[in-house]
Amino acid sequence: MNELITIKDIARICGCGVSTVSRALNNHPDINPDTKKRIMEVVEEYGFVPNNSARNLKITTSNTIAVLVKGANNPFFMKMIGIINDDIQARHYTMELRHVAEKADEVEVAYELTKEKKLQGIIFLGGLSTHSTEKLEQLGVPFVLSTVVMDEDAEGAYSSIAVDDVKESYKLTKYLIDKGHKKIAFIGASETDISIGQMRREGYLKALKEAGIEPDRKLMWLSKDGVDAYTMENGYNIMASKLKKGAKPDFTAVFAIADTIAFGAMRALSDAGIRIPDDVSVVGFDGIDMGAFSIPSLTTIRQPFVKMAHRTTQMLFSVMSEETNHSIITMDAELVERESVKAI
Amino acid sequence: MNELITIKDIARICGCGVSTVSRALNNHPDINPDTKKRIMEVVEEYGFVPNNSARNLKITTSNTIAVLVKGANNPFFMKMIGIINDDIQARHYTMELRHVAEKADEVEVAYELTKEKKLQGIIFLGGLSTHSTEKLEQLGVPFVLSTVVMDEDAEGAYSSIAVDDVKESYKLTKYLIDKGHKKIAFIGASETDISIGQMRREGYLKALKEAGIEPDRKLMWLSKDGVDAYTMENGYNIMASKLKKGAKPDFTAVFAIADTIAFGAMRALSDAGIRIPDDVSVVGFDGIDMGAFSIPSLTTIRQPFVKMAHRTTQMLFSVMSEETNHSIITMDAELVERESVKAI
DNA sequence: TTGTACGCGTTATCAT
DNA sequence: ATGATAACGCGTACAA
Repeated sequence: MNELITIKDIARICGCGVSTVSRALNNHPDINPDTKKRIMEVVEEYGFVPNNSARNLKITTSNTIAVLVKGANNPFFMKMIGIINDDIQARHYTMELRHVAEKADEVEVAYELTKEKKLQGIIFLGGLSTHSTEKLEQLGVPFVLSTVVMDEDAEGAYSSIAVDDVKESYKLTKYLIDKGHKKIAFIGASETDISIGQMRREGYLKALKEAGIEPDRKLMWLSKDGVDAYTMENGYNIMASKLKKGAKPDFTAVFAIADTIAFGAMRALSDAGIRIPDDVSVVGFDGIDMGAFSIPSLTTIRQPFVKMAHRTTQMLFSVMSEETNHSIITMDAELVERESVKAI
Repeated sequence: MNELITIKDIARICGCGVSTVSRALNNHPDINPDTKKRIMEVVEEYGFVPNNSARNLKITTSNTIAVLVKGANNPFFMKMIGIINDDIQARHYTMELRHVAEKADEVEVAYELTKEKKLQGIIFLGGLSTHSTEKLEQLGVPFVLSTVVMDEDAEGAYSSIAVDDVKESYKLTKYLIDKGHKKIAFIGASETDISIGQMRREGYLKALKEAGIEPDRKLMWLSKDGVDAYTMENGYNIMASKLKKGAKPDFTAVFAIADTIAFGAMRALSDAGIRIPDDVSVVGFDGIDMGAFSIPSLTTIRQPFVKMAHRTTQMLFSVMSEETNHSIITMDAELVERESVKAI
């Protein structure tokens, strides 16, 4: 029974005009408390809910901030979203969360949403590796890029906040080197992956070179095109394919560009009878919860998602009030030492 | 620059009427290919995007199916959503995905969405433990409940699809008993959790009783109110608090109502120097990916998310075409034997 | 304090 | 094949 009850019906039932009903619904000041109460009762009784489409069409402004997330499965983002939501509500705004498909163009989605609702601001979480400057400018709404990889030439054009993947990756590799490791295998994304996968490889290579270690192509394992690189399964398959039966591995440490990959690799090592960290050390990247509970627990780079979330909303509101110019904030990640690394 | 360009502007620029532009945009048959091409060029040039609110307001029907998910962080749901999306697109429909907050009322969200868009159907994924029949009836749109716990009295009123948590929980407990375990600890949700936590406890108790084992209150560990029960951290804390220093544990197996909880518990056992499965066996519930890669890998009940996803869309379309009555489908879950259990 | 009437941007109807 | 125009449901200026 799709009884399309509208504001007109409510007005008719209450014996008043539609504007009075509208006023009651939107907490307008100029309304008699009694009539308001009467109207709200009828609204309750009939379960009337205003049509959002019609409302968005008429409304001139709203306290809505959109959060566009690319990579919804990332548990890391889930936590950030929770914090951002709290921050937004604390400022008496409403968060409109939208997950954008991996292959979709988030700027396009943002543009459509901007026309549909009257947004005050937008937060892009992840994605945007190949964004065009002009399309972002066209939005006409303040926005902040959070946890996205920036094009070099785009620096200064927008406000963004992220960790420096190259630097953190360098830090982690250097840590392994300082522990005496020289033969450090690397499990990365595919050749064509132009986002974080590439930057983390850069940091790895930089640390090796700085230590005078010649990078060994045979120890740099990239994922196949088409497969999701950031999975345990992928980590397992890559590691398993590199282990020669019965022979000792020709590396003493493994750097996986994601914790998930590291878990898969650890399992493959374990299956081959290789002990961690006694025979081979393993490190990951991201700092997901599991790393603290796995056996052995995982040494990794932990992204400061709490701080990043706070700074993101903070920056957006700053941009919205035109208090600040566009700025790029780089946050430090933390090297978490646990059980999966041994000095040699 | 928020240039609000509308369909009127496009019409003016093209020197034609708005209806012609609308026809071009919506792939109407009655339009000259040349004019259509010309219009689309202008649309491209100006980056015009139709206002969705206005569109939803006017539109009489759409090929949209909404999927409302409660518990977005659940990786289990993420996979199901992907499959459901493919199924929906294969039938030339569009999926509208909405994550509903843990504390929000999903039926209310559904109702608002129904008024806003012209939905053809709705899929509820998770949640709805305390739903009221009348509110669901009021929707006026075909819907299917997937992976939700049903009230007993609501059976037959809607179409739903889920695993039988009591039965699967019973199966898993019986498996432990068959392996010779008699002192089986249970890590569950809080006392007030009326959803799956309670049903899985029922199955556990049923298996014990059937085997003539008196349930030991001291081995049934419920989570504190207020904390998220389904986390590794919670599993760790509960297990750690139950282990007496230096003493052998007074149980030989542990049944955690979720894989995540099991991982936390395993880590706590490991920290106490207790070997798995040699000293204590551990089982989980859900069948998340990590269970195959953890060390040791986790014996668990794997929910058939692929099948469940397919059946869910299948059932929705069946209901939409009024081919079928409301029915409740219970799917069998699979007991996955891995390394965390040992016969004694 | 309340009601009337107009317009938001689009699609559907009807005429051409 | 195309254009003019009436809705869709709501908020709001303006009149009362």
